[in-house]
Amino acid sequence: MTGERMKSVFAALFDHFGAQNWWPGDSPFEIAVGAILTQNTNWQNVARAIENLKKAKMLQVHAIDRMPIVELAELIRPAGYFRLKAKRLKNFVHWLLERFGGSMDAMTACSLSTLREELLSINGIGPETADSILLYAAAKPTFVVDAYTHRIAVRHGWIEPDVGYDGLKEHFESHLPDDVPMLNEMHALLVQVGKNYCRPREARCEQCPLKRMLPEGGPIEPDGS
DNA sequence: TGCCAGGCCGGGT
DNA sequence: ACCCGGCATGGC
Repeated sequence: MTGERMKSVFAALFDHFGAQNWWPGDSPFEIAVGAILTQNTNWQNVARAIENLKKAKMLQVHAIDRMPIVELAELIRPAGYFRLKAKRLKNFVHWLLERFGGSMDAMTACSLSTLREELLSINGIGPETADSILLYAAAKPTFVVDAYTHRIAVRHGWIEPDVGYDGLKEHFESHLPDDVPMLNEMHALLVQVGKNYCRPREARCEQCPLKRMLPEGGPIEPDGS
């Protein structure tokens, strides 16, 4: 993989799917909440949970901090893992209040490396959630890796199947410009490929915009089969 | 009807 | 340093 090749991948995806304009959210705080709620969960279910929070006027830092955890869990029930995620939302909000007085703007003024380290120290926020918050809520130049990214990269022979989160992140960042709109679009476009063409145990390569990038002999399965 | 969805944690090897 | 079970809802 080279920077030029990565550029042609981006061009093929952008040409096929168009601009994605992620993230669907009315505010940085809503985006951060969505990033936590969407852990291993369909976005449609997350949208319901966020809608419930809005209708209850609870999509605010102080509201989530003060609300009894059982009530919060009930509102976000459609997003799944609701007891777990209620706790995780409170953990994040508690950190945001302690560290930045509850202000996403104040958070955004802090450096990428410091924020990433601190976010990762919060229970319930792992690398993907941290990077999603950094890129989509705080507009920091970091690449977001997810299950789709891994599957697509392995099937096309860009990386070894056993590469970890940081290895995959480094692979993309080293071949992409250090540019927020680019990193934003690239991740969103890869999700589209994953949803439509690069599915678990079903590679629909015939219609995929990346079909000309496949290795000789077709896609490589992530599990080695 | 089982599989999947924009993961992460904690306990066990 | 990995490996695995648990967490939970809704759509196709």
